[in-house]
Amino acid sequence: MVFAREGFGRSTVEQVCEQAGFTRGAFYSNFTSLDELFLAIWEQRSEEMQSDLAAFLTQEPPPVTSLREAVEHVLSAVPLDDEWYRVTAEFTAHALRNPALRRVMAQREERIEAGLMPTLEALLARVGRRVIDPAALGPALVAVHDGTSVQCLIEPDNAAVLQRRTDLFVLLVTAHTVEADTDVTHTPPEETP
Amino acid sequence: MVFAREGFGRSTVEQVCEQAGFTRGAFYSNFTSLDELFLAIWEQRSEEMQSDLAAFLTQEPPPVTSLREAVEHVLSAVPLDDEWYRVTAEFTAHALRNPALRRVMAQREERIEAGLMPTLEALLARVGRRVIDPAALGPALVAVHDGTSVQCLIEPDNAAVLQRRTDLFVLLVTAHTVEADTDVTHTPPEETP
DNA sequence: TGTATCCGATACAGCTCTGTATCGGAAGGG
DNA sequence: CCCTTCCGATACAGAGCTGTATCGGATACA
Repeated sequence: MVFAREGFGRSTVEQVCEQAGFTRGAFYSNFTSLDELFLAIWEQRSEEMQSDLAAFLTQEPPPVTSLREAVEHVLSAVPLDDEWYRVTAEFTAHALRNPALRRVMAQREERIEAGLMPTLEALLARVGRRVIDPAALGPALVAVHDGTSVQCLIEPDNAAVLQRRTDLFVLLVTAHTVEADTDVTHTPPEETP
Repeated sequence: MVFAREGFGRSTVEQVCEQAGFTRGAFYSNFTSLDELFLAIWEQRSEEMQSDLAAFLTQEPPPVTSLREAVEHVLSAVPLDDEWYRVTAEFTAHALRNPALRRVMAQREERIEAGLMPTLEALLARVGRRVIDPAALGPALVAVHDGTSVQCLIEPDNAAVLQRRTDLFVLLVTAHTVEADTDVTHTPPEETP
């Protein structure tokens, strides 16, 4: 992928077309800009990753008995892809400039959360944990995922970073769940008073 | 700043020079690439922000009595700067491609953590909280900061996102601190067994 | 004051990318 | 079988950027 090699910003229509094996004429008759092309690619890949993950998590049997194992199990299936991170991060930064793109990004995140949370809740239920407020846990997971991904990719040989990442996820999930069959009101998630 | 307007990747030496009011000749006799220039800028700005924050946090009197107030107090002084985020995110993504740049980035983060943690620990001490393991809390704070910043900037009008950000920080700090004068071993931070 | 050094402005030659306009050919509908 | 429509390849003209090489002037130092 040209975007990964050159960076999204430094990629040109020419390069993309050359590497993909079609002409600039073909490009311009299908897309109006690289933004549009990339959004299409992202859309596709995003759905792939999501259904892959969902499939992995619902396969029989998920060999997890503790919350920590559940977290590790999920993380083992979330690819920490250098190239992909690089491109999406850059595009996200780029999208901040454009209100329309911002909205697209916000919707994408929402859709991902909506699609994934049920699966995660089901998995957590299997280790005896009930999510208190999925609408709060979702964004937090995304934030922690994004924030720790950079750290892991910047120090790819540092196992401690990966470890801290897992710890952080465990902490987060623990705080946002209760023992199954427990009344919510007993341990409310830490929220602004 | 050209980098913010055009994106780092789409910025050219020509544009940068024109806007900064010097010629390309001047640029090439001081830097070998835009990478080099941007690193210099970042270095400078990073130190500024750090000392500004430290100054703000040690000013008399910091009117905080609870952990949550302390978190809010700190966050009120951490600028959520659209343009700056955009550029640094893009550059970080770019840096992932280059081992040398990766090392520079890792060191920068380390330096920021080292410079800031003592101040934060002092502030937390004033609300009766002792940090268990600064070396674990630091990276987690950075990750959460980065991860939630995007979310806030993508939905700048959504107060709930900001709220969740604060909640997440509170959760994190709570888990990584104990009541002052308490023995560490009573409530170890959730770490990989 | 003369000389050495350095910095930065200008010029140069060449390359790459852009977006559109034109044109041929394939697919589909009547 | 013809006509229309659409897609994509090619051509075109223009614009912008790159990095270097050259040269003038300022500063420093003796």
